[in-house]
Amino acid sequence: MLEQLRKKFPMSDSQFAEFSGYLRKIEVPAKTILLKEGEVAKKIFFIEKGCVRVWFNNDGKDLTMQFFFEQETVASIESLKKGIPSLLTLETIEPCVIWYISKQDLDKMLPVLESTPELRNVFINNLFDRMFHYMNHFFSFLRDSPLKRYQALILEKPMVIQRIPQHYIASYLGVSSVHLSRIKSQLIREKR
Amino acid sequence: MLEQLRKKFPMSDSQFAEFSGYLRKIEVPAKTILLKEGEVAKKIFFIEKGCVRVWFNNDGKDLTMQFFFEQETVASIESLKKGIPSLLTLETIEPCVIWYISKQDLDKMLPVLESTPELRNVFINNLFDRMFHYMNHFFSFLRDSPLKRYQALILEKPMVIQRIPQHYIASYLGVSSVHLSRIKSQLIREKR
DNA sequence: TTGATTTGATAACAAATGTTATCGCAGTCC
DNA sequence: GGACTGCGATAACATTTGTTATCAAATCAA
Repeated sequence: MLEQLRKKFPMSDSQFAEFSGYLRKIEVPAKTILLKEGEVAKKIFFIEKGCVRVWFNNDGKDLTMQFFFEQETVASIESLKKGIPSLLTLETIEPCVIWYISKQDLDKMLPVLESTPELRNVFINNLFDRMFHYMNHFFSFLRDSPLKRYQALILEKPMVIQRIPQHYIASYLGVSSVHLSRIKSQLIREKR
Repeated sequence: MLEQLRKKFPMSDSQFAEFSGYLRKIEVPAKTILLKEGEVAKKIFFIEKGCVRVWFNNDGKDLTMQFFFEQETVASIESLKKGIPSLLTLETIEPCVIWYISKQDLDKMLPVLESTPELRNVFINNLFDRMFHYMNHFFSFLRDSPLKRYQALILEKPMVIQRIPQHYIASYLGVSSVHLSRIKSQLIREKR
């Protein structure tokens, strides 16, 4: 895991040593809440093993925003940045091995960010990518039927289909689990 | 307009003089296409007067992403940044007075961005805000009924209700124009 | 293994939303 | 003034999707 992070962040060895000194590793079972809706985010998580679901509650129904897998970084960015209560819950789906750094420690790295243009670019590019990701995900809601979104998911993120329980996938696609079942059986019928 | 931009960007007078030297002002009628889907974006626009609709085409139907009004900045960011064909069309809805700067000229300002931490922060914060904006807009699609989204629009962006033709509002809300009519008449009936 | 819980499929019905067609109104152009 | 056009309302009907209930299969814990 450390090597992965080392590759991701262009900084000197001593700077990375400081960074990795702040990292903590935890192993947690499935259904562990890493951050609860309403709490203020204080950590950024790096997933070594397992997967995490990001969701929020809407009158009892839960709506899934995103899934994260190995080597991905997950946090409630808005809560972390603004210090406001998180709209989102972060919850493990599988047993996970997760590294995290606290916001407090991360802030100690800010001078490094300020003084390293390359690192800054990595950071800014990540921001852009995340924004484009949300825009494109949003596009697909405007543009495509649930059936098309499901087919796209099969092609683009097969890991989601393989590892995530179906009712979470339904809530990620914005349909009821009953309707996702209909979509699947429709696909099966069409194949024949 | 220049004063507005001056306030927005923390840089020295001479730097701003360079920047404003790159700006061009145009006056265009309603329904002018500023950037067409499929073209590579080469400009960033600042709206002095009027409003602009950002939309994309999906089998003939057009889907509205966002509206921009006075003092706002509009561009196809993904196209501009990556140099790829734009997914979006930018089109005026009213007669407009618009300033723009070309990407080419803007790139000449990059050293200023690199060397001015304050300006960089403005830039990064804008990125964050835009991302949070898209996320929240997306949230509202998952969470709220079209009726609720329309009511929120009335409260939060009355300018849209007042100045934008209703079928564009419908496409922005993700419903057919017929259904938006239904929603409005439902609201009127409920008031009585 | 057994019992409990989770997950997924299906049916029947209800609600939401889209589609098509028609009408009327207001603005605009000649 | 008259014809045309764009916009919005409405009705009738079709389609999509949600809801509730039930059952079966899979998974998990004791």
